[in-house]
Amino acid sequence: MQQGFKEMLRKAGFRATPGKVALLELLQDEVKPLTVVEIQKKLRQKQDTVTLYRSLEALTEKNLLARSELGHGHAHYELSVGKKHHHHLVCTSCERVEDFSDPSLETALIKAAKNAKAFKSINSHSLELFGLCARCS
Amino acid sequence: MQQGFKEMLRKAGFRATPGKVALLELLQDEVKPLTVVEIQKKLRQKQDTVTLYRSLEALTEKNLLARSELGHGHAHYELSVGKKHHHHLVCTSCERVEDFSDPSLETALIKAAKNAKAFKSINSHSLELFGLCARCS
DNA sequence: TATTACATGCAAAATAATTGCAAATAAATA
DNA sequence: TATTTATTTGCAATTATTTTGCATGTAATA
Repeated sequence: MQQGFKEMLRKAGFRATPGKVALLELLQDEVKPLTVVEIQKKLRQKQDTVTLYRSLEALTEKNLLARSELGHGHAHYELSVGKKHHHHLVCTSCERVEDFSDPSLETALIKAAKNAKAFKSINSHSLELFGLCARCS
Repeated sequence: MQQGFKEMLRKAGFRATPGKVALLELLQDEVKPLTVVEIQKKLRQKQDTVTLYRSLEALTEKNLLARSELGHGHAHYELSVGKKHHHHLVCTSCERVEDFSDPSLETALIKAAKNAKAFKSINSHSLELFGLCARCS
């Protein structure tokens, strides 16, 4: 898949640097959005914090990554290419995060976006459900 | 309405302090979620920053306020009592925020929440649509 | 291989949020 | 109304998160 990520980066206007490739590979193996600190740990400090922030920002801008705010006071990132569009269930007690998706909800969202007359275009959306996970309740 | 807020605070287990009452009154007059800094300016520095953070946290916990993350890297707060449940349209160019609500979307959301079997209970949700407002596009 | 524009690392700083503790005060009680 | 008590507040300090400037390094291109 390494080759795929390299090509993907170039198509998006980036250089296929080891750092960015490693970042994408790392996120590919994750099932939930990671914080900057979590990503850093998994990369074993091989990348400067500033570089990581800049990469995350740039890749998010080009929609290779998706940023989500889960009410924890810091951003979370996940790979957005090659993944089914989904939303998040967030446990307000332990911060556990699970993905979920719902076809009829998706339909309703697209319809709602079309009705948003105050805006000319809707490019993305984020939806989080907050509650208690099975373990915490 | 001051009396109403005082009672509301006591019912939620708080003291009806001038600070908290002023905070609720301030947010009542707003049509969009405010950041901590914006709230501070409007309160004219009559409250310590720490106290403000603590009040916002506590009132959000009791659902008198609603916190929303709008992709700006910091929290936003608005009054949740006495307001119709709604979501946000966020302009990714100028950061303009508009409310919107959609009954059929709401139905779909509630249904989706019920199907979230991984979680025992869903207490709240937040939905933001990101795009370009009429002025920016 | 040489060139060039993009990417990275380091230092520093800006922004955002939290903690501990003593003093102040709202609410309950006498 | 005076007293008591637990909550709330303010201050100082700290931690966490993100950003900026600039010199150096490196991927892509010719």
